[in-house]
Amino acid sequence: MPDHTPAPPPTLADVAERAGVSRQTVSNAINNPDLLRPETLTRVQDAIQVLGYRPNRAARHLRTRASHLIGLRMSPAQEFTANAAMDRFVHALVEASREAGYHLLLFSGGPGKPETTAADLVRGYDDLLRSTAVDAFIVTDTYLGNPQTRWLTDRRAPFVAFGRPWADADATHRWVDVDGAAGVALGVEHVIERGHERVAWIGWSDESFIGADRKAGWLRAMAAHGRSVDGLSVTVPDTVDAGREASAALLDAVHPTAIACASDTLAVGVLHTLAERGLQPGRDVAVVGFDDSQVAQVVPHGLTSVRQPLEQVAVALVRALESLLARDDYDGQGVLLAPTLAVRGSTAR
Amino acid sequence: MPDHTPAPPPTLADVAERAGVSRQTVSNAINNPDLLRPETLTRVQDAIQVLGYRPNRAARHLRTRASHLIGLRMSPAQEFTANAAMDRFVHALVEASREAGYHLLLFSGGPGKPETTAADLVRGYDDLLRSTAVDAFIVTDTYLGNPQTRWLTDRRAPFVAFGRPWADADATHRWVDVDGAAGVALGVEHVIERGHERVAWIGWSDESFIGADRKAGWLRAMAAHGRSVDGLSVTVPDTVDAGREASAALLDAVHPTAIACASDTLAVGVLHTLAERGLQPGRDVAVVGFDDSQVAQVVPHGLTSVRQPLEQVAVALVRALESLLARDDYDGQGVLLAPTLAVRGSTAR
DNA sequence: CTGAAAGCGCTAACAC
DNA sequence: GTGTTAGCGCTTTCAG
Repeated sequence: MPDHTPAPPPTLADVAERAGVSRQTVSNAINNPDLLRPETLTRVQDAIQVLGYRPNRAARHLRTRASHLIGLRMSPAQEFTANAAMDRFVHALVEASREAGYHLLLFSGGPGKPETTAADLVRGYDDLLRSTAVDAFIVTDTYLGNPQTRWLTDRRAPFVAFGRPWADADATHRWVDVDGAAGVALGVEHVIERGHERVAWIGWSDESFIGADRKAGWLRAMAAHGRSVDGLSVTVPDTVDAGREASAALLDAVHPTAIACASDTLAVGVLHTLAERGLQPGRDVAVVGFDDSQVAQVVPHGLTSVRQPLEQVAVALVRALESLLARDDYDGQGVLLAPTLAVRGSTAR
Repeated sequence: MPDHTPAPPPTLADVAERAGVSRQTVSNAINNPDLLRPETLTRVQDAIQVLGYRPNRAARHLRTRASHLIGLRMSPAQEFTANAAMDRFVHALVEASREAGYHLLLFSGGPGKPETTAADLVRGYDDLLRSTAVDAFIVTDTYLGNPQTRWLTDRRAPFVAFGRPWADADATHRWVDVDGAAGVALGVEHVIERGHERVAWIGWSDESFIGADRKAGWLRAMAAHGRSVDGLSVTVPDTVDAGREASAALLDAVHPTAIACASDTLAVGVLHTLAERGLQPGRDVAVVGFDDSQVAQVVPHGLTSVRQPLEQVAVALVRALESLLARDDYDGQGVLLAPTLAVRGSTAR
């Protein structure tokens, strides 16, 4: 078995000794280089270089009360939904955080597997906060009407949300979100431009704010082109089967030439229906999904889908967090980003 | 703007004062409860409860030289490949770590976007190590023949690898892996049981150890049933198109009744070919994928696929890490876990 | 079983 | 500009 006793990393004192200065001067060389005479600075920097010195994070954290860690809660994986986006998001966040000098600390919910009580939901946050493990949080599941943002606000915990405070008109926290309505409108405009007359909508319940938002994009684009929406809209749960059945019913009842969906999951259901009926996506019926998931990319001919700019979202979140922690004045509470449309075969003619 | 100046969390001293004991006694109540007289213990615990006290991690870390953080490198997202599994893996790891009292610290590669030099590759590890930010690492991309594990070993950094040390016979580090050969054999046995005679294989280059391993499972299962493998095997890059083309060629040349693949990506390509030819997966040609990705689940009738036991992998990794950090004697260097087969429509008759 | 003293590595405040 | 002093909150000796 290998010996896992690495040589203890060099400390400030080691660098100081080597450079022939005091510990404080080394500290200044790192945190306030301007204070040093250039020649001293280079001497210290050389010593740092040679020794491969990096400040001990625990010590720095203890002294400055800043861990340079951002907490992110991983909600239990939901295998069928758009957690593909979560993966892209986490990647983007790691990258954006790194550039700002932060690392991501992942944690999960309460001890019990399924999230039940509100107390369970916030336990992870509470622990990290009380033990001063993180400087701030990035909160992602604001749509559940869950108590996290409220609780964090009351707690005066620094955090930024990915997602608008839909339900809470007097929420004061900062947020970044993607304009789902604009994204769907983009997709609907796209198929209308390609000559489609009757564009149907398969979405989620209006009780879901995100669902209502996305549907609003469809309504807006249809209205902008003077299209009627009578009987063209249907509301279902977010499953492949629901998309399959809903699209079958729509095709029988109102003969749409294009169908926009609130998710790729639903859109895949539509594709199933088309395949069953020998209809070709794009040529016969256009299909637009939402989230640009892996499925959209590998489906035959590809599925046109709204793509969230998660890289931009991550950057905006980290920027908001930085200004929050620096107590900068910050113009505006929320940032709304525009998605793009990944055009593929399902809307080709 | 909300005031983000939370009340400073209570310290050991606050608890001590409230409980009428010394700071040290409170520390003992937490770390060595047996040392306290029962009545003192409850008094201290009550005070902890009332104040909502949690030990300051930075202070504890500084003193004990244990951060209770595990470093995990997020390699740049590869949108088309099996990074769906990565998401599941991270979730499982967060959960397993939490149960062991650890959190996950995410970091990324060097400053440059695409990983280039070996120095870039290990920079993230080096920084974290020198700044004593993490207690250990979990290394995932061991298959690239990349220098990480070697470098970490030389550095005497505690780490556990997800993935066998394929290329390195005298590697001494601990690892956990999934028996890809056994997984593929499971799939091949399954279709053979269902009466398929000619089971073809679409895999990756043998230079990829993982590819060779998975192919070995096919060879083994075929041999076990006295099947010839002549002309039934083909090697391609891991893309949908490659799978589509390879399967078309195989169907023309050797008329397999079943095709097993090294990945879901390749299997989806096979499904495309079947669709183009009006063949029904399962009934006409059986298809088996690998990784049980989201695609396998939403494809029409579903794709039978080998599923890695990532939850078990995560638990085993954390367990290995614990024993490593505790310097326990540990039986065996590696753990090989058996995958399962998620049976769906693509192998139904 | 409990308390007192020391120090982990760093930086903020002040002297020189 | 540079060095000295103190202390962040905790745990590890060592006395009592």
